[in-house]
Amino acid sequence: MTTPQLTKNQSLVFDVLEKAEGPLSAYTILDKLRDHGFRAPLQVYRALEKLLEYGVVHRLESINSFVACAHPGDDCHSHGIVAFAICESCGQVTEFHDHEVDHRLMEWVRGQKFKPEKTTIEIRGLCEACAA
Amino acid sequence: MTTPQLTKNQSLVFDVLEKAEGPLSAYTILDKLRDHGFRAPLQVYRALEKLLEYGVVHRLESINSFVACAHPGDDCHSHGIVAFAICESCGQVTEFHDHEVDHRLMEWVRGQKFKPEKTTIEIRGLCEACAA
DNA sequence: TTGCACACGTTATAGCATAACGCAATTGAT
DNA sequence: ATCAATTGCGTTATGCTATAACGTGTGCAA
Repeated sequence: MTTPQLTKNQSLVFDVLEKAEGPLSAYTILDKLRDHGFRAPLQVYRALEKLLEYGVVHRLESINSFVACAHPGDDCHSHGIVAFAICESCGQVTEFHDHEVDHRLMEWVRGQKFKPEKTTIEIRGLCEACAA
Repeated sequence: MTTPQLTKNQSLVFDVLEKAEGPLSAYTILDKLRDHGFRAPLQVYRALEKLLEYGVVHRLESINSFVACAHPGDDCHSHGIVAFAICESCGQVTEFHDHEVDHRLMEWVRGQKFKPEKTTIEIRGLCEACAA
């Protein structure tokens, strides 16, 4: 999928996520955009919904937060399953892809005749700096 | 870790999860236990916290729900990373383990000097019956 | 022009999770 | 035996996450 021109709200939300050091919750995004006229959660959630659809933002299920995709300009959907390492101390998120992992999971799934729609892989722990 | 004797509340919560066909939210569990004297969410969450710690219950991050571990009597902690296939139509959950997937993820993590604490793998989609 | 699709704004509500207080029972060391 | 620490429990209150339902305006194609 190619990313269409973002609307005003979508751009605002995306910019906040891109400039952030780590993942943000929808309500944190809302607070950061109050000066730009945002008043209600739905304004954020609706923008996020589209950004997720376009693949330029990821949702981190295990911490109810959102991050900008780590592949600027690239099409995220082409990378297969995305996995995340999330530091529970500093919040830093590292995104990565592993073909072999994808392959194994999809093999298993195929054996079960299960039809996958969306796959989540999230590793929570401590990044190098915080583990020291 | 070996599972200690469960307390009354822990047993009640565990029994509800075991008898359930699929994953349950904490509030659904609460409702099912009102007849047994449960009145507040914390009674459920506190029991769940222990059951998760003992490894006899899993949390499904992507749907904010809980399931009994699929390995009766067995020690879940010995299976490495647990992965789940979750049917978005009927709610059925299949639990599985894949050593190769674990291995690849842990290899990557090691390369990053990231210290993993808890890993989530959840595949949402349609089970064989529902996809038909 | 009419009808449709889409983004947007607002209010209200639903659903998920924990903080903070206090009490009772258990355990284990002195 | 006694004291202190730990653990489970009950209750109230609160905070965080997400969506339902309604209405508005705009652009565009039939």
